[in-house]
Amino acid sequence: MEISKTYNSAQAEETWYQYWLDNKFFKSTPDHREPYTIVIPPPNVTGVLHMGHMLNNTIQDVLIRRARMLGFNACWVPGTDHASIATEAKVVALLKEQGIHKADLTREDFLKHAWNWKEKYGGIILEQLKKLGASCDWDRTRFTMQEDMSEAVIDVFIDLYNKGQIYRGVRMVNWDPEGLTAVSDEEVIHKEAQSKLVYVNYKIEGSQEFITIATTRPETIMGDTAVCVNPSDERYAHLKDKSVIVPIVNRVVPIIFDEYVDKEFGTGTLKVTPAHDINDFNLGQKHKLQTIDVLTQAGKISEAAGAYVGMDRFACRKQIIKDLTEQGLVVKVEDIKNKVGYSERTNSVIEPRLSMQWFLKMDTISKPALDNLVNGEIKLIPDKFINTYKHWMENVHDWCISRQLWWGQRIPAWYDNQGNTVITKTKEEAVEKLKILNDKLEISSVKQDEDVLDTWFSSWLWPITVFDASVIRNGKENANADLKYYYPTNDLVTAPEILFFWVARMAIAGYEWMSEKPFSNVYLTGIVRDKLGRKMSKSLGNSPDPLDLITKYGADGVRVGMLLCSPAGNDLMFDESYCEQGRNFANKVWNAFRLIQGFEVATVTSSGVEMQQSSAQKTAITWFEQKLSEQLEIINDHYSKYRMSDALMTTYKLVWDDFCAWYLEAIKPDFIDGKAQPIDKATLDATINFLESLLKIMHPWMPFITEEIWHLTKERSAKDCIIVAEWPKQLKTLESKQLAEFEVCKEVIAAVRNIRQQKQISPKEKLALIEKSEVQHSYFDDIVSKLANLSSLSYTIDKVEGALSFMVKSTEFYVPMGSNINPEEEKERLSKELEYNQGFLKSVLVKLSNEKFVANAKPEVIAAERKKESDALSKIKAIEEQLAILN
RNA sequence: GGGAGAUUAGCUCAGCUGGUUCAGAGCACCUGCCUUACAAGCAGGGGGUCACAGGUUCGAACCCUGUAUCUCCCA
Repeated sequence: MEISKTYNSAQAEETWYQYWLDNKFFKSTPDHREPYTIVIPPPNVTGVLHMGHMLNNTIQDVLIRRARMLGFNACWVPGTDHASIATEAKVVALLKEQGIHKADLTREDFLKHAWNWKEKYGGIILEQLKKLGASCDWDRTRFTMQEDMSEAVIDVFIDLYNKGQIYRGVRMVNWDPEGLTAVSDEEVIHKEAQSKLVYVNYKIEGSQEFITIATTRPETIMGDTAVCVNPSDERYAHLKDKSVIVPIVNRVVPIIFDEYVDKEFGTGTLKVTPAHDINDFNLGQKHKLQTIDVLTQAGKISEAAGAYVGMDRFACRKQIIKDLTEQGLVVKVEDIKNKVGYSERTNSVIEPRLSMQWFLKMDTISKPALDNLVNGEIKLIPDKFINTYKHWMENVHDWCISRQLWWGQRIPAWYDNQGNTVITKTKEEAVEKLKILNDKLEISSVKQDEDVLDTWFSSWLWPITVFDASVIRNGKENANADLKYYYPTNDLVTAPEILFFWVARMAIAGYEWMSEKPFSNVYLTGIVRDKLGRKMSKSLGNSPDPLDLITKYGADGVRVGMLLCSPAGNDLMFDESYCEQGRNFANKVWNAFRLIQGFEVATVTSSGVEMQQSSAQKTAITWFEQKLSEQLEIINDHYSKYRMSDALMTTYKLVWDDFCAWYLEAIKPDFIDGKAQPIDKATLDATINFLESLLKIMHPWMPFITEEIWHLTKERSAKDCIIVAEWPKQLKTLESKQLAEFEVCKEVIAAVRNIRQQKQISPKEKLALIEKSEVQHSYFDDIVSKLANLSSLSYTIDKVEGALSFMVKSTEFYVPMGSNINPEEEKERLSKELEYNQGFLKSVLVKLSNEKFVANAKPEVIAAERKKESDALSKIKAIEEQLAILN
């Protein structure tokens, strides 16, 4: 069979993914085995696969595939998130293109459009994940707005309300005037902005005197209901009990005194606008001030302002500065830098706004989620994030859970026209309850709250409700078999950005409804950046399309590429060259397989002699058996610490260096007269066994090529696939001496090759090598002879003349050169080496002659220094002797 | 303004309890090879005052104190 020189990734990916699906290898149902569970961080239905998803899901797939091979019942639950704000924005925009305005639609009609949109686009990202090789149990695919999942969210709301944890109140929220919704503190991005600080004179009532206030928001002047100064500020002490007249609207408002005001900032006076600033709001509460909301929901000046009505907030700011200047009230305008909040979703400037919202009290409910992270019950990887987490959880604010949107779970609050509110799942129940409060209730007046719940208020249940959505109302003791079996899940892989949005809240929900953590380990990936360190984003256009990368480098290549550069919790500077490295590695593996597959087994040699396993082959096999086991232990250890790129790199070097460069070269049959010699069966079998073990170790990283080769090595039954093969086991004991000896043997080979390079001797020309040693035999001599292409390897106790020499450890080697030697060159080289070793010896002697060192250092350390000393001495002696011969 | 972290080779990163596994890896680079598995390769090689300045110690990339630069989080 002719096998391509390069690996064809596209074909293998197509074939094997379908094969895995057909054979239901991703499927998990509870059984007697121990479960290993991951729930996917559900991507937004608005999303298309980006590099962040690639990284995140590759890691999950590696973990799940390895767990499957280790014999766990591995279950990876996929799904998507409805993403209220983002999706609603998309749908609104799409409708707008079609000339339809949301405002003209009923809620029901709009939701129809939204569901259509979700059906059409919501599954794209999951299809893309399949290209990556994601081995999710697709039968379990969930969506956060599925009927039962949504019902669970409502159950949770009702449960918390009944527990007294949910309340409704007027609060200052972060209002997005474009999205027309409140957003949480975490969804506000503060950016530095160049602003104008305007100094405006307010007239003191009943006096000719003015007081100058400084403000960056003159457009809110109409909402001023006080002016505040610091009580310790002597400049304004005489204004006690006075009032000022607010310009434009000529409103008389009191001067109040409060420590809050910074005497140093501006003029040390503050105009107080309780409706438009959180601090002013607090001052207003404290001093019982009037609250005048001068902005509409869309950020325009409202009727209540009494001036500039209908004007946009930013246009008004300019206009007011102009008008006040004309009235001679502006003292000066300064440029200052300040932080302005922007909506993460729409990028419009956030407007602090008073509004009626639903809140969840966070103080007590979040306690277990804090304690169990601090005590290590839930582990963060890397653990440096604990500090950040702790800091947040200790200063947690009540969670504003209502959103002024339609796409999402509608708040189950019902109102009558008498101001009564009840919380029930259905209108019928609401009517029953309202009747008790209001005996004249007209059913037609019963209205449900218009708002929906924050998306995170549904996704915090994800690790629970993907398995059993009814558990909230049934109670955890009545959980279904899935939930009992799979919960708590094992690992969660996500981005540090959503540590609080999502991870912390899942922990809260887990303890609240399951009395148990939702996951044991949280692996935090970094942000994928370009090589200039910029975050990859659509708007910058610096993100490659992951699917293009897969076409170009193969899914395995891209997976390897991503993980080669992804230390846990640190951002990764992605560059396509990593994918190239991944592809090259796949190709290397492919060619190793081609070599092995091309071996011809024979019982007799071409000359008719019985086929024997050579000594080089035999020792290579025993050595690699050790090496494989040694490295496997290291790889397992890396996995246990979630050091993914280290586990990968160890695998990479084991395959490329140890297996391909050393083992295969050592056992490869010679060519005689241009013809490859056959190989004996024992060597071939051992080699195929090694290859299979290596394929298994590689499989989590490179699922496709390993499955492909697995099936090419021999005929296999339908279910005999590497995806379900058993993870290799280590040897019981390691011969570390043998492993160390081989390292020495590599050095000898490298030294001979180095001589060839320097002396321009062809690798084909055989050389003799003489070791200055009394030992007549070293374990790996045959391998040295083969890989260094030696004509002979002999021993002597005497100096050899007319030879080039080198030292490995403290043993001297000679390569006889006859007259081919240049004594001057040799002398120079040896002198340099001598100088180096003398310097080295000196530094060792300094240490050893230091009494304090000898007195304080550990015995092993001192012994090591003594060894250095003696080694250096013998090296120096050898070099000097060699120089003497040349002279 | 408050907090957390980082700074090691051209790049991306390891480096655990201070001491021959202490200065390492991969990539990139340089030199020579189209050697019958692989040029997506083989062989060999050169790169670092471990950000800077002090200190502790017999001994510091590692511990302490400053300084600089960068990143992130919070206000």
